[in-house]
Order: sequence, then C-alpha cells, then structure tokens
Amino acid sequence: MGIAERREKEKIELRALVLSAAKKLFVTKGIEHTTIRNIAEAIDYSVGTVYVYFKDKNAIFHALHSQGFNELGQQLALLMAVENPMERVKALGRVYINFAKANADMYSLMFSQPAPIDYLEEEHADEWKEGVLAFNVLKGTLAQCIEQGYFKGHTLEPLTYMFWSAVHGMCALYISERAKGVNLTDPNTIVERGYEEFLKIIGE
Amino acid sequence: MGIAERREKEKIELRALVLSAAKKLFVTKGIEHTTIRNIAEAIDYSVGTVYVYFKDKNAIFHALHSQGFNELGQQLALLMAVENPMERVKALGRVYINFAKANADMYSLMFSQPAPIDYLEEEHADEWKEGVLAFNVLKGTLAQCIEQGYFKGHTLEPLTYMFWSAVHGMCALYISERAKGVNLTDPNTIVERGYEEFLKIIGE
DNA sequence: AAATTTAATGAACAAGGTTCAGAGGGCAAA
DNA sequence: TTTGCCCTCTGAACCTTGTTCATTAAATTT
Repeated sequence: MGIAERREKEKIELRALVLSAAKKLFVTKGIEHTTIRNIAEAIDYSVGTVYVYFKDKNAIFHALHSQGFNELGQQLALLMAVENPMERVKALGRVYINFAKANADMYSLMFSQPAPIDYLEEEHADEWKEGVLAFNVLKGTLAQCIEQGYFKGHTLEPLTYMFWSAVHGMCALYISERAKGVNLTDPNTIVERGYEEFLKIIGE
Repeated sequence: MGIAERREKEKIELRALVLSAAKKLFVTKGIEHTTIRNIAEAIDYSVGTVYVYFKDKNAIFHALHSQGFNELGQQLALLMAVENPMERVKALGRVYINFAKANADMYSLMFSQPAPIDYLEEEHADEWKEGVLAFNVLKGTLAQCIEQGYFKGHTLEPLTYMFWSAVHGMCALYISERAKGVNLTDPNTIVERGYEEFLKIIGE
C-alpha cells in the first residue's frame, strides 16, 4: 500500500504548506488583511485548494493558534530541568517574555480576541489543551515554591493567575503598541524592566 | 442665527445616534461582524448617511475607543479625592477592574489589537491622549507612594508599567475567556482574587 | 417664487469569503 | 493497452461588505 501512503504524505505536506504561507502572511499583513486568494497565490495553488484542506479561514487561524501554544509550551517545558522552583518561576517569566517579543505577531495572534473565540464556542469549548498545559506548569511550580515556604499567606490558584496576568499584560501592552503611546523613556526594554520590578516585589 | 445652531445640534445628535447604535452592535456582535448596513438599519437611515458623519468604519471605532477611555479616565480621576496615595493605588486597581468587568465588551474594544492601531498609525500617532492621562494618574500616585517610603529600591516608570500590566492582564485574560479554558474553581471572581494576591504582595 | 445650499439616498463598484460542477491525471481491472 | 473510477485541483460564480458619488429632496436664502 505504498501509493496510499505517499498520497497521505502529500496531503499532509500541502496542508503544512498552506499553514506556513498563512502564518507568514498573517504575521506580516495581519489576519484581517490576509485573503484566501493571497494564501493561494503564495503557494501557487488555486483558491479552491485551500478550502480542500481547511473548512474556512477560521480553521487556518485555529491551526496556527495551536501551533503557537505548542511552541511556547515546549520552551516552557524545557525549564522543568531547573531544580529550584523559585528560580524556575523566574525563568518561566523570562522565557515567556522572550517568546512574546521574538514572535510578537504570533503572540498577538495567539491572544487576540475575535477568531479563536468563534472557534472555541462552536464545540471545542473546554478543550483548550495547550493553554491549560502551560498554565499547569506555572501552577505546579508555584505550588512547589509554596511548599518551600515562599508566598506565605497566598492562595495558589489566584496567585498563579496573577503571575500569568502580570507577565501577559506586559507583553500584551508592549505588542499592542500601547506602551509607545504612553511616552516611556525606552519602550523597547519596558517589558524586561517591568518584569524586574515584578521579581523584586515577589522576592520580598 | 437660530437655524444654523439647530442644524448644528441635529448634526451632533445624529452623529451620536450612529455612535450609540454602532456601540451596541459592536458590543453584541463584535466589530468584525457588524456591517455599516447593520448600523444604518438600526437607526433607520441609509448607508450613505453613515458616511456623511464618519469617514469610514475605522473612524467610528476610534470615536468609541476614545469614549471608552474617557469614561474610564473619569472614574479614575474621582479617586484623586483619596488622600493616602497607597490607598489610592489600591482603589485605582479596583475601579479599573470594576470598569473592565462591567463594560467587558467596551474594554475589549478599547484594547483589542487591529483597528485602533490602523488609525493611530495614520497620523494620530503619539497623541493617544486618554491613555496617557490614565497612565499618568497611576504614575503620579505611585510617585507619591515612593515619596512616602513605599516601594524601596524600585524605579517609577517600570513599576507603573508593571502595575498597569498586572491589572490589565487579569482583566484581559478574564474577558477573552482564557480564564475559563484553564479550568479555574471560580472563573467569575478570579480577577478580584488575583488582585488580592497582588495587593498582598505589594503590601510587603 | 426662484435660486442656492445642504443633507440624505441608494445604486453601483471593488474586493473578499465560500461553493461547486467539472477538468485532468493517475491507478486498477479488463 | 484500454477503459473507467477515484481524487485532487480548478476557477468561475455567488453573496456579503466597505465605500463612493451622482442624484433627489428638503430647507433656507434671495
């Protein structure tokens, strides 16, 4: 059955091709300004072909969305090698920030409102696997910190949420350019400097 | 000159009518899924009329955007009455969170990526007045806290950015429903509980 | 009453998402 | 080899949306 296999492989490859072209376009022109025709042209296939591999534009978006979370998740997972949990939380934040800044468009794609929600609502509601995974890595690490006597008097879940929010908030404001609008002395490093402040505060 | 005045008043009123219809639609159906025709129908005017009052859809968006920031700004400004700066920062966060939760759609409209940027880039770049104002209220208050001996060893600007980010991040994640996806025990109160954790941490 | 200014209209256009009947090429059975 | 089936790929065609503009109609001024 070599032929069927080859065909299957070709299908997977073409699907991946669509995805990579879409990613490049989404990232450079923005999702709204990327047309299916653009994507088709970029890979030298017709419009219809794109629809053979994806139900609609939203499905393309969602595929990339997952991809982004997987990449981020992998990077965060690597830090499980750091023994000291307090060091690990700190590192988690840094890696997260680096990811967000290095993949700014991917990041805003991952967290931008409209599209993913549409998709999530349909039926894939509570199965946002990648996100849950990343959240639990952080939660687990903070749990260990608490065990070791850090964060006395704190409650795990809200603490985790707050930590994630602080880091996410800094990245989001940076990426949405709101930081620039506000006339900072050095907008480019504000996330890192903000994070340092955060670490100072949680380090007692 | 009573006639000219009346006309002027009518123009302003119709403009406001467009705006309020647009707001309602943006908020219920989302910006992308609201069409100019929808707005026109809602107010029983023709499509063309909408364009008499607004250059394009983006201009409508921007007007609402400003409106949102003005409302938020006003609520925050009220807190200047609180003497103690440390109490004031805490209150600023609470009011901000209440605003975000009570006006969830308006908030996501205010901070959602695409549209405002388009507009900002054109020429209104560094004149994002409302945002700067709100940021400076927070910054000023934190400056007073530092004067009074709080936040030793911290730098004002990154500290302000971090504070804003933490609160914004919690609101943003809550509103984008990312909080739900992550299986929290009580998603509805997570922002408030997260904020309490934050206050605990900054209160040493 | 006529002329002028102004606001409102909606048909028309361009561009984008999506569909679907059909072309074309490989593959297996005859 | 030839025939017919099965898939993939195609792109014209449809519908919706943002946007424009010549035209209509009403109000105001002369």
